[in-house]
Amino acid sequence: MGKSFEEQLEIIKRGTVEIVPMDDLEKKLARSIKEQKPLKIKLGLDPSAPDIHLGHTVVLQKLKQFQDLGHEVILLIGDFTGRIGDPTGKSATRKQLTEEEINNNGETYKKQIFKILDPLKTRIVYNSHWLASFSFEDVIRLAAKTTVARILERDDFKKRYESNQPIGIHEFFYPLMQGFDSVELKADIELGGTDQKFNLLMGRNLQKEYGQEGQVALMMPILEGLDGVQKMSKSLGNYIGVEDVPKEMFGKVMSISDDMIIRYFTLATDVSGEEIGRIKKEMEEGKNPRDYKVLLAKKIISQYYDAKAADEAEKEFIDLFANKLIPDDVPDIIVDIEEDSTVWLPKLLSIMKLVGSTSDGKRLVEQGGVKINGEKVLEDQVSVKNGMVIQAGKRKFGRIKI
RNA sequence: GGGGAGAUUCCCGAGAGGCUAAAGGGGGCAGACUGUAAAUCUGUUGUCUACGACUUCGCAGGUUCGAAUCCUGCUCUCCCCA
Repeated sequence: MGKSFEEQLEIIKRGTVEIVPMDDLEKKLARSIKEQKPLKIKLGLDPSAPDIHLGHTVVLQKLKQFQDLGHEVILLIGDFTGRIGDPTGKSATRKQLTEEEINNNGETYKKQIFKILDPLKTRIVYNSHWLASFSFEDVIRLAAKTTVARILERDDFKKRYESNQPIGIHEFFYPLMQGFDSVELKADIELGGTDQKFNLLMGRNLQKEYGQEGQVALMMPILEGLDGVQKMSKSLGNYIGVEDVPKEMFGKVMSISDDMIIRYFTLATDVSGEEIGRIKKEMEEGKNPRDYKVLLAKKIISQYYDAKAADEAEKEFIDLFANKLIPDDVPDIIVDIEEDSTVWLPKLLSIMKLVGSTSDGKRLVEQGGVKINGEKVLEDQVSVKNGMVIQAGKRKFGRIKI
């Protein structure tokens, strides 16, 4: 632990939205240095969606910094809380995950998370280890530590309550369980997105209720998804996964709006502040934002793959969109049709699963969204040839294999 | 326990016996434009063996030539009172 108090504090604060309360952080940090005792940094993860995307990495990168400073990082997999589901308003109780699913998801998590974190310095725990054995009495005792009014302060509960949406009692337990995890782990700091504020502070309160020192809540910004508005999430389909193939990452980055470029650089890459400042200035001076988006895409790909993969992805993208070429890795789709026989194109598209239904295919053909071997098709009867490349819309391709 | 309101297509939300595959908005998809996007404009948005047929308005029955619309029962949600 070589860094001084000031240096550490500077690194910890960088990029955060809010740290509550700041003086507790300073106190804990000073003590940690004095006693040569690392701080316990907790991050909770939801086990039901084991695909880490760029949104998660914002927090993970912060964890990495803590690791580099010599603190103890604890990843908490909320396999027990996952049975409830964080009350975002949509889902009610989730299906209980089997042990096998939990293990699988855990493995997937590790694989993805260790693209960022150091596996040797990361402790992984599952909250079912202590929550599963709670007796009803334990539950009551835990529940007695807070009040309904207090829980209803939480934004999404409040909204649901005010707009007459149902709220299950069990959902109230989500923050309580998450908070109890902090008690169990004796966490010094818990990280999370700004949307986790309530939960993080609940942990702090509960720790105090249980006679411990309260944890510090450290909030990172929430990265917006590809739409630039809603938070990046798998369920909204607006995410870039760390396991996405380079080509896909490239395409996705290129589809973000120009306004998001700087934000993505800031939150999703390790590009320095000065560099980002320079990019911002150049764009304001009229340089084409597209080129910076390319840079961003390559940067991100390099982080999760390497520079070579980034170059290849770029080339392919340019061929596909700028030169409008057919990509060379068009998937073969086996169809059970005679060579040279004439088929109704919408049906063919549907068989090839390039569209959702024949009706859908019919529309697409009518709108001029279908190309065969690069030529726009206007009539809906086609003669099938082996090796024919069919393009439906901008991105969907398939090569016919008889 | 009592009283009231409600459930419509991916989402929100109109419709109150035939003109309703169901207004409008959002979202999605496609086309044009472009700097790749965004914005904008246009089209489209249940399914199919496709100028016709079939399925869809919480679930199950019923009335009617005809029901998302009327009746009965059920399920779920919200509000008010206790």
